[in-house]
Amino acid sequence: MPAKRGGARSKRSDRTSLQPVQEQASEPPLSRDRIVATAVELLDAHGLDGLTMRRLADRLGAGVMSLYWHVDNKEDVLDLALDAVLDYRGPPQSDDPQDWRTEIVHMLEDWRASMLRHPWSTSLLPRRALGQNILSRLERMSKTLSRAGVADADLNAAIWSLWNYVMGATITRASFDVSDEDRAVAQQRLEQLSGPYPTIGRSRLLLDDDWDGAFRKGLGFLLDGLSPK
Amino acid sequence: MPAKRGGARSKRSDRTSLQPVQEQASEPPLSRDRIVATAVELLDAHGLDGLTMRRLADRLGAGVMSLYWHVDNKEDVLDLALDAVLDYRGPPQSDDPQDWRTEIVHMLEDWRASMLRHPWSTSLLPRRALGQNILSRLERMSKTLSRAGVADADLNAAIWSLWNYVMGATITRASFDVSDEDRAVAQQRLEQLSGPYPTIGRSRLLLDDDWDGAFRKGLGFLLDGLSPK
DNA sequence: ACCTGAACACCGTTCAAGT
DNA sequence: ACCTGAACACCGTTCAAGT
Repeated sequence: MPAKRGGARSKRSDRTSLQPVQEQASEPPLSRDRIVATAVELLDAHGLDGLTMRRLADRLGAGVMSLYWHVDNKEDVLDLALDAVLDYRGPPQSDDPQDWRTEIVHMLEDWRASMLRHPWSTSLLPRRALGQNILSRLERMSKTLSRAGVADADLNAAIWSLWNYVMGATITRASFDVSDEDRAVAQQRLEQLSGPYPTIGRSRLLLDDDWDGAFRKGLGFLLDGLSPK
Repeated sequence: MPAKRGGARSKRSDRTSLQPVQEQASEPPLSRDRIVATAVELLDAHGLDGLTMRRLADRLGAGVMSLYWHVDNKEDVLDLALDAVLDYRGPPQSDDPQDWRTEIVHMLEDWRASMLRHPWSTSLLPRRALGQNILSRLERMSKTLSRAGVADADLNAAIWSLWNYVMGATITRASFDVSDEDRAVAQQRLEQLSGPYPTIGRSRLLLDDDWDGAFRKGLGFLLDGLSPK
């Protein structure tokens, strides 16, 4: 068996030039947008390790080095892929103006959901965090809190505390999702021993899988704490 | 110049056997503990990318494959390195029993500090989170909150919310520390435009560098919110 | 029981060319 | 302007040996 890689790809198109050109078929030209879109596909399908420049090029039907015309390097691809996944369409358009708490909760739940739809994004954040999509989310939050009456002196701390909470919750959720067995094993060990860790063994801390409920409840605590009195 | 790698290491010891054997000099035998300790050194010095099995072996004066006798693979090394860095010695021993809030705050600040002393650990957490050091921290927190009067039904949510907060804050802090210029550039752009992001531009959100203060203040909000009424 | 080098199947990226 | 293959300097790990 010959050793050529990717030998399955046929050398020449089997459509003859008699047919009118059809947009959909055979590779469209390489472009930054196509590269990013395909990178997201690859990341969704195979995770962070699954994205290599070689595979990316392969899937685009191009040589590896062709990518480098459109993109600086692999880091660049990751930055672009992350940004592509984090836009916020805003709260549901309704006629009655919303409670500030409802608005904040909606925004943060959407934030979390966007990231969990692409779990690899949690490993990239917050390192590449200051793209415009993130900034506009922060701006929105700031405005809402300010309107709600949070003192200027408390504003930044309030924003960062919400940010910290969402980041921690989301990153945790994504990583524990990958290893549910680990969690179960750990909890089992806890309950058996019940010597060193009686309290969290009893409360079944590691088995509680109502992630969404826990997220909302904890967020409630935080919002209670930072509500203007 | 000959191409041999690591040619600087002399082939034979220059101490003769006339001298009594001294513990310190010339490589001690390979061991799991030595491997982990050296891995932590390497990680502290060069970050996550700086740790390769080849470099690790090199620094230990051994062949690469010798490591694999003591350790399963690179993942294993990372797990062990993380665990080695996360133990908690407990609150300062004092005679007056502490307020539960003081105790929680101390524990979480220590947690954060331990991780920030080894910034690479923030990229590894919380994926490898359920080692015994982490579990004992959770246990301690659980006990303290329970003693403080947090209702059983709220206990798990309270613990996870504190966990989320610490994780988010620490990971954020570590990653923004690396790229202070980025933050400054972003803030500058914000203030210049002042169109799209007027609120966070004005509040200097991205320039506020009192990280410790913000951490404590936000933690205060959260603790206010989950304090039993 | 402990350590080793050669070899395998990969990486990202530089470079000098092709059209 | 856009795309390419060959080559470089790396990776982690398998395997078959050595002591």
